[in-house]
Amino acid sequence: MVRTGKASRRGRPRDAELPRRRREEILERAALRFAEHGYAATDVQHLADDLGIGKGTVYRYFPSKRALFLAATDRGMRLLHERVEEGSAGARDPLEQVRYAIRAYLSFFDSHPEYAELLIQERAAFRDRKVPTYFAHHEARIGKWQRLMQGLIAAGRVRAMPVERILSVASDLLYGTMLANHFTGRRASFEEQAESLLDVMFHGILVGRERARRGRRA
Amino acid sequence: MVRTGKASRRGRPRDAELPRRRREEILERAALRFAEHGYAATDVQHLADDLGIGKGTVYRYFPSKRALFLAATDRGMRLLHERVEEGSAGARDPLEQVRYAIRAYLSFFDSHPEYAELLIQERAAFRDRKVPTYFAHHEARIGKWQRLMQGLIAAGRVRAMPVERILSVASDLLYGTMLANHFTGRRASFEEQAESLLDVMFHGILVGRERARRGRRA
Amino acid sequence: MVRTGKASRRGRPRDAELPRRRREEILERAALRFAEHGYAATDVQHLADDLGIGKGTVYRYFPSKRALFLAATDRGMRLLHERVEEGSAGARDPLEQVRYAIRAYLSFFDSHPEYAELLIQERAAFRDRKVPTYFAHHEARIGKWQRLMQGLIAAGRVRAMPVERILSVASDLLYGTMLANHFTGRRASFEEQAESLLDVMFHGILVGRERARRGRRA
Amino acid sequence: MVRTGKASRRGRPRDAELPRRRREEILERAALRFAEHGYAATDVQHLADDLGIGKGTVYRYFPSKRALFLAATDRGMRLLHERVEEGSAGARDPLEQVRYAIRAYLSFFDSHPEYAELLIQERAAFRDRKVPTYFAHHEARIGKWQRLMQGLIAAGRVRAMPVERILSVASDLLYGTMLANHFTGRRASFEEQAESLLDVMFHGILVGRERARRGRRA
DNA sequence: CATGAATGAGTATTCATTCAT
DNA sequence: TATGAATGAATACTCATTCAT
Repeated sequence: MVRTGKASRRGRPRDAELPRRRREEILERAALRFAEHGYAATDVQHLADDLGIGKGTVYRYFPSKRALFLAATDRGMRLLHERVEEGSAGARDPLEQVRYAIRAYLSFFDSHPEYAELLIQERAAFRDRKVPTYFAHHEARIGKWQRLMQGLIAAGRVRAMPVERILSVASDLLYGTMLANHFTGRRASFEEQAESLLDVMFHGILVGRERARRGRRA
Repeated sequence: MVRTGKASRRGRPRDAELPRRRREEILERAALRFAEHGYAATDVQHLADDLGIGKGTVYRYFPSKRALFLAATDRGMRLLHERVEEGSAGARDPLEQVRYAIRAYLSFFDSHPEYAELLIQERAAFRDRKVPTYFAHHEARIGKWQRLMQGLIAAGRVRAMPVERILSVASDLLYGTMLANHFTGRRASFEEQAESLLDVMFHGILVGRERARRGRRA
Repeated sequence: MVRTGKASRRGRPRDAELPRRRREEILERAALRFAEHGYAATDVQHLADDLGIGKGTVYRYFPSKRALFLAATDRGMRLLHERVEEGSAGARDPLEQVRYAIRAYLSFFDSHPEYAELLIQERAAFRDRKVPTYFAHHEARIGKWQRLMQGLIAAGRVRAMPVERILSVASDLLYGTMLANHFTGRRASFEEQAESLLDVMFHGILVGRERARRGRRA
Repeated sequence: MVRTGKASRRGRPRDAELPRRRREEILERAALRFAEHGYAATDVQHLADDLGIGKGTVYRYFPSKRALFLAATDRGMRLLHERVEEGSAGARDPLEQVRYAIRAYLSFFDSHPEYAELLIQERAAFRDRKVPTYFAHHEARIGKWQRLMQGLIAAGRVRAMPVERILSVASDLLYGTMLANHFTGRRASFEEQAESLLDVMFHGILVGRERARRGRRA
């Protein structure tokens, strides 16, 4: 109590990190609860109980349940892209970068299925949002992969075709795989799944002769 | 008085067709409203007003809001599969059947985006359902396509690879495309999309030389 | 259809009794259902199903659920008083008439507990009724017993005391016994109960010496 | 800052007395409203308006309308028994204790007719309850009076007869009197009623000669 | 800063009654 | 006369948010 005035750096150091950590704790727990019970059925009171803090405290960190949910979802998407970046960073060859990115994507949702759930809950609860969090992040990241594909086409390694086609097919395939995994409880390892995807994406399913025949037609 | 014909016994006779027609009307309108407002925000009263019938009448046909929703979703999936059957029935060549089925699938959701929405709403509102309606129908229909693919492989037109791989990739790609279309408001025509999908699925994105190189590696 | 006009006594004899019988059937079944489920929880539809008739038919016999309930209750009270009359009619001696009346009363509710229940339901559901059915009937019948008691006092067999006192105590005792039996599921035979009541009512519980002592005081 | 006294830790401190008082207030008002309108017709919203609090606040204190009703009824029975205890405690002589207990019982319902109504409402609304509140309390209190009667018989002041007989007759008489008072709007003062009951209970209605005659028979 | 008591808007469902046939 | 399809009024309870302490 003494010297409260001048005590600047001395005395009990305000833990400037505490708020940040608590915020993260809340978001992490919220993601799990929202995913487990759904948005509407998740009670802020119960979340607070879970965290061992007061309900009012949750509201000190987030202005509303909605904001809390969206922050949790957004955090999930940031984590996803960090993992994907890390994954693809390991490879030098562009095609290998693609491969590792896909593995990282599937791996992330494999270990964090709650974020798949949040994407669905978001859509169902907030019909008004113009751009769902997932696609907002997607848009922000897609440019890098467009350039990468462009390079591969220029290098004559990937067929000359619109990069948008490649990327939209790949994106939709990943998105569909992730959701279907979540909804059906599929058990295949993410490594196998990644190889399946890549096999079809890279080589197609037709044999050479059939490709040639159709090529003439198309 | 004798021989009244379809002589109803006592009391108000029933028009055996009316219930069927009214049921369909309710389901169709319900699908649109549930898709527009979301499950929770859809008031049965408003739906009834929309239809120009009493709320109690809705409950005569469906025991609960939940049952009504699920029936509407199920009807949507039945319509989807009818369209897909019709679409693929037009072609003789198996690969063309695949092509037409995919076009029909995308076309259906293009003209009935409400059913894409219902699939999401279902998941969000009924976390307890073991198998989502979409995948229940999917399971029931997949066998036909497995046999078709098997045939194509046997005929040497499709590469020798697990049919499960082909079908799961194709299914997830369609599912992801459909949802992404719905969520992002994509404008591409379903015909173009079908061709994009098929192009990648059938031929892969790599050039022959790259395929060969990777083939050696893999 | 021919001769409908003049066909008076000839032709198919209209069963003038049918409506009366059906009315009784409805009342009897209604009493049981109202007693079993309570007034509010008794569904007219279920009652009709029970009887194998249409719901509208019930409404042809009784203008409302309320009227049906009250008619069923009223019928019960009429049956009660018939039994009591029959019971007491067997004895010549007035005190024995009292005894048999009490036995008949308890016997009736023993075999028809549903009417005890209806009395409660009536009160709970129809707060507005000025005089409950039970007490309306009671009022109409009490005169006879007043005269009987008057005679017994005049004959010097019953103590000189206000007959109202005797009758209100006796009435309340019977009423309380009947309800308590119903609510607590008491198992004593109605014969024993009648004897217990009469023993106390007739002789009091005090020994002669104590009566004398208190008599001086009172 | 030090020694804040009852130093509440963090957050809004609670007035430990307030909840208790508010609970009582709610129960008292609820008893009156439930009695006035009946259980079903009593709207929790109106009760809250009456009390000048929010509906949600009522639900903070009682988990359901049913629980609120039962708590109000239970409180009434506790009040009843307190009055009876107080009443009988004033007398030394056991017979006088009986007399004062009966006066207190009738007096209580005379000033609190709402509790007579609650007993009826309880039965009508909660058919499922195994033991109605009234009889549950009754059971818990009856032992004392059994011992008292036993003593009076042993002392030769009350006739040798089963104490159960005495107590069940007395109980049913009180119960019937209380309910009949309530249902018929009887106006007699509770003092007079008590004397009437006791006169009959203690002395019986027969004259000595008749008692003797019947005694020989019975 | 943290807390949790207080609030009140919002909604699915039942069932008595009507009346066309 | 008998029926049952259609109707719509009526009501408990939850939970996000606020704000006094």
